[in-house]
Amino acid sequence: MYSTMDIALAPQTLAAMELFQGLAVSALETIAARTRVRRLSKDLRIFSQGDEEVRAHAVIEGGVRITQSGSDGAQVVIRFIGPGEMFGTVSLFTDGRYPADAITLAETLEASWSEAELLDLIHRHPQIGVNVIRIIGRRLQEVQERVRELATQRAERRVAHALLRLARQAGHSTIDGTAIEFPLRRKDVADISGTTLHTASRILTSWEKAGFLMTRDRRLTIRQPSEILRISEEAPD
Amino acid sequence: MYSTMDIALAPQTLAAMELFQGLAVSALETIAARTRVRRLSKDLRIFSQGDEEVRAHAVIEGGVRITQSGSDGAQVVIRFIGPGEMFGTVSLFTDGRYPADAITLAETLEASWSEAELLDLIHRHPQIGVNVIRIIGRRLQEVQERVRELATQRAERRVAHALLRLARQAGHSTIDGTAIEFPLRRKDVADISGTTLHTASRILTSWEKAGFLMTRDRRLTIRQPSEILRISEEAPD
DNA sequence: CGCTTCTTTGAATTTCGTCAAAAGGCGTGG
DNA sequence: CCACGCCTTTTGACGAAATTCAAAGAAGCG
Repeated sequence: MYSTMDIALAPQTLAAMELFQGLAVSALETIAARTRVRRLSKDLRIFSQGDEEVRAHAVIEGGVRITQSGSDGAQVVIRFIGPGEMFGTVSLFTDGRYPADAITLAETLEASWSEAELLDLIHRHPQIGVNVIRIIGRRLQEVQERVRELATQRAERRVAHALLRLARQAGHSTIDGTAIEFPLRRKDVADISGTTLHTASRILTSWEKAGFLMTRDRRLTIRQPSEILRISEEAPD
Repeated sequence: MYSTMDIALAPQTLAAMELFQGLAVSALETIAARTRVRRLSKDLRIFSQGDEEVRAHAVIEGGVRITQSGSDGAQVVIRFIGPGEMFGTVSLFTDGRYPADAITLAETLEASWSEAELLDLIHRHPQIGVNVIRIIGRRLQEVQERVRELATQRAERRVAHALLRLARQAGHSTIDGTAIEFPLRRKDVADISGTTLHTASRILTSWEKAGFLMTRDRRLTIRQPSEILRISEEAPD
């Protein structure tokens, strides 16, 4: 399942996180000592929707899928979390229960802090609070854009937007184009684009045939970003 | 258009806002003195998507419609803002430009603070920062729920959910049932439910005929919440 | 009272989800 | 090492919900 305790956490690892931007090295060292770090295997559930023992989390290496399910069982991917990003933190401030599920996409190195620890840190380093506002403010804007897309755009455009967002968030350049860090099944793409597995499969396959992207071992590489971009901006007719 | 300056702002008006929860009366008095209050006519544009002179706003009386438009012109209603709620605040912390348009739904009394003022207030009263996190954290969760609904539910259920959310947010009890504070056109309901004017009209009209709700002078009153709730939870088939 | 804006309603079109089934991949265990 | 089973992906056919197109009423405003 996971190993913990013995994993050393360098202050510069924390410095790379937006959550701790603008803090002095001495502060980072203190925080590092108070951080729980775990190495998690693939497909491990970190928390479940409704859980009441909330902690603030961040990914150091690997990736996490955040999904939300309704009472009817239908689910969507809220977000994929890549290296350096925090997750599960909002619930500390709202109702103290996670609003979604978190599952590792691959082997992942995860940092976390208890509610009391994070609140104490914010108290002692108010900059962290401002960072939290900036991070969740940006996410709020992103989700609002998704709402607009879901309400007004067709499936193909939404998939294109989803891919571009993922590339921006967790893409790195390779010889073949921009590769997305973590492995994604067709179903993942469907759930983040707000469509079905079948529609997502049809669209991605057609793009592969056109040479716009390639999938190898669940990892997507965008070979012709300009084409994906064109589709994402295409007029409705 | 609007009148300003001469409008007195009572500290208890601020105390009723979640943004200023937990502050001492002396602090509220100081804040009141630094608040710009304006009385705005109906259909007035408070700010536009992309504007760079950002302020933090709140509604005292009346209502505001927050809409977002894409480059293709399609628009959605992000949210309706009722009495006591803040709006336009997130952009202070992110990129310093409003991500949406704000238009008054009716004659409205609006409070606002400049960027420098709000940041200074947060600095002096860190509780305000925590309140901001809680408010936008809750909104983030709400928008994420809307994403799930848009991705998985049919139009009728989405309209039902939208109405229930509005009733919870800005409803008050009357002899006929729960009335929503501000006037809503069919198009508003459509744009918040993620459907078209036509579909929204058909659905609302059918509910009126069934006696579940009534519209008078653009204001919706839910007469049988249990029926709307039933529809919002109805199985897909 | 005329004009603009909003609402209702009908009919045609279309996208997309649903149903169905086969093929491909990967790991496990015999 | 091969075979079996499970998960994922692909692909086709069909149907239905909703958008689009079109147009007439209704209501509010100057």
